[in-house]
Amino acid sequence: MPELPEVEGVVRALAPVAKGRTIQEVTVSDTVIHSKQLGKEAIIKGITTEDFMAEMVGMTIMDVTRRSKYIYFHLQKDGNACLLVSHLGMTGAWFDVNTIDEIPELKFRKHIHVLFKMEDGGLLVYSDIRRFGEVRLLDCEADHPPLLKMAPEPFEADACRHFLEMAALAKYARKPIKEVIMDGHVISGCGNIYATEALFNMNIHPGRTAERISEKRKKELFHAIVAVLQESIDAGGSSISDYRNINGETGTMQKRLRMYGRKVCAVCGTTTESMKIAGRTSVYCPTCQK
DNA sequence: GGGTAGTACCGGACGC
DNA sequence: TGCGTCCGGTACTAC
Repeated sequence: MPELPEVEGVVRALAPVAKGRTIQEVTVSDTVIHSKQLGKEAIIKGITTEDFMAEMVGMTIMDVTRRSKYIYFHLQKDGNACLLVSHLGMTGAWFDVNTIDEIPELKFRKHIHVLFKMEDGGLLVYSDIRRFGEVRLLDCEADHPPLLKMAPEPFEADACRHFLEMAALAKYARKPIKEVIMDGHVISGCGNIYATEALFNMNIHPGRTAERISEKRKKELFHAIVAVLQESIDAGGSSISDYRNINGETGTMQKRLRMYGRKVCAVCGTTTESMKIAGRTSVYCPTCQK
């Protein structure tokens, strides 16, 4: 399940190998073509499959960057710049390979949905098992308003102030803190795994409402989130189920997680409990987290 | 018009 | 073995 650290890992690996390369040919899976024919927005969003394929041919990748959990491919064709925005959803992955056989696992080879053949003969492949991910071709960021509404990057100086201001709004104040910190308008890139870890590290119960946490504790919580995101980036991300980097390698952060997916609290040995918050399973220690 | 609830997008894991 | 149910990040629609 890729969150910010995993996406950062993909971008760091992808940028140096993708920059300067030009797309010669585009293939889209029959599954996506069929879904699009049925009127579904499967993976390729906001454009027909035919138009997508036609537009992408001849595009040169100028850079690859990250914004929250989105990958931005900065493209150029005939002197015009545009943006290919990709979200990995639950099970999406990009691979930079010479042949499909180089993709290390069958489950990823089986679910290739977008394949760019580059002018140098290499392949840039988007695979997505559950098809929750997306690929969106835009003229610029402003063409997809949700991108403009995202909170600042958590590592930016402004992010903590933004978090505190948002969390104080009436619409967030009475919500469980876990729901608040997983909202991309409040903090960018903090999903279930890292929200769970940060709350555990701070001894805060995930169901506690935002208004019942002091400003000082909220500030500390913000820094705990940033710390766990940074730790995970340094560890190559958490490979829970289907995250792989562009070479098919897994990260090691999952070995360092102290609460997510745990049956027993790593600190006090109490059996962990779980509750649903905003539709997601939230694991916590009933002894340590109040 | 803002907030909220429901729904769409899915294959695989898991329990019975 | 086969069936039913659950899981989840984001965007969009309906109310």
